[in-house]
Amino acid sequence: MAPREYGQFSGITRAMELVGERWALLIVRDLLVGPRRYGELAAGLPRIPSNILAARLKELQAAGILRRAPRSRVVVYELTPYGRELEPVVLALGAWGFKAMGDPREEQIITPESMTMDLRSAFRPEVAASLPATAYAARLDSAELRIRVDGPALDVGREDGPVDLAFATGRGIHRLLSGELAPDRAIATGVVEVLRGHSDLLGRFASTFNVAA
Amino acid sequence: MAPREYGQFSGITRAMELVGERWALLIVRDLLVGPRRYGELAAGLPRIPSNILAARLKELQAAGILRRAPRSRVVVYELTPYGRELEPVVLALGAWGFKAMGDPREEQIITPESMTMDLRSAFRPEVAASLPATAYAARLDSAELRIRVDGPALDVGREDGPVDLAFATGRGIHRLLSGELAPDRAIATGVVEVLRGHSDLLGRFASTFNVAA
DNA sequence: CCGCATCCCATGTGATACTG
DNA sequence: CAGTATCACATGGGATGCGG
Repeated sequence: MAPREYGQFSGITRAMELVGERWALLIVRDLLVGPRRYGELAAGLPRIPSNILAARLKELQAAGILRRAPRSRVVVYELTPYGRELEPVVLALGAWGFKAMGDPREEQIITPESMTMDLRSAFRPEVAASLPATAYAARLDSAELRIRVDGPALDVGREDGPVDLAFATGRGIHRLLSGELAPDRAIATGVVEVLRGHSDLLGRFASTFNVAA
Repeated sequence: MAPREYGQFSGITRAMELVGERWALLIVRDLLVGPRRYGELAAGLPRIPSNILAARLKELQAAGILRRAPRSRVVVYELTPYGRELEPVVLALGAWGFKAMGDPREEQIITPESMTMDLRSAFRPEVAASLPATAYAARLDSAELRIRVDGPALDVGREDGPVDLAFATGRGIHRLLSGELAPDRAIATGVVEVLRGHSDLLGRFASTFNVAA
């Protein structure tokens, strides 16, 4: 038996052999947001050793999960269709792990990619479908995100456009998403600062994105 | 920063810290079938070192994913409610990994637990809902499973009872579930041997359990 | 500077042996 | 049966080097 295999003939076992190594699913998560260059991946994964990143990229490529694609003089890594099929896995893991997130610690960072996928994990299409289309601009630490909700569809990116509500927050945002902190309390206590738009829209945001059990 | 952490404040990252270690999700998978004793877990996980199993059980217990429960003079391990919430994750991983399963190799084994969860991964409730309730008895290698489908509900276990179709198969069964091998061809080529009941029911089985894209 | 490759050491893993 | 102890080894982490 080859090394690092589990010796079992089963779907979960095979999945763990392909994406169970350390850092692998985090690379997939970031690539689910969009194609990325080597350096962008390294920047988004705090303190991943460069040799490990290089090794994982090769393994994931060999497994048919991602590919190197030339893009106007530089190489980017992008998921293959099979790799993109990991999205339900990553979203389910994100929703589950979200509930076990303690209070943020000083050394923990939030990247645009991690926040984007966390929002996708927390998105409730069935709730959003009954609400008016809304565009949010959210600043988390250093990450700036545009969030457009239109019926059951969600788009998180960095494009410009009109914004109904702009707000800034630190890493306390997870208490808003977990339902632990009510929107008006979040504003009152300064956890969320409304920059533009009516602050009532934060309530709409909190009901659209929620991971409560 | 504590060792083995990813230094990121995100749901997926937190999930990987809790269940990302080697063997952890396979232990969870087996416990999703039901509470198990230490030796049962060891038997179901081919060649897991006993020290690793002991270490993982402690870590998963500390994380609130499983607990040790005394059951009539012996100790069993069982998932907590939070641990059971990993079921969507495990099923999604199983469905994804199933598509990348090559042909079974000699040293790869199938356990009742792995087969049970693979069947759950492949189960299509919306298809089953429109079919008559059916009970199957399936022998895979050494594993013997009772599979009861009743509308959109699935129950895999070892209970007795009337059986509509009993069949035996080796590890080629995954080609049936992936749609690669038609039911009648599976019987004709000996991949599946019908022991009792009408062989047409294997077609119903194949449409009820399927992981094709 | 970006995209890795190399080196070294700490740690986790795996096989085996052992104990209550 | 249910783990613990030990030890060789593979892998991960961090720093550094280096070619394009």
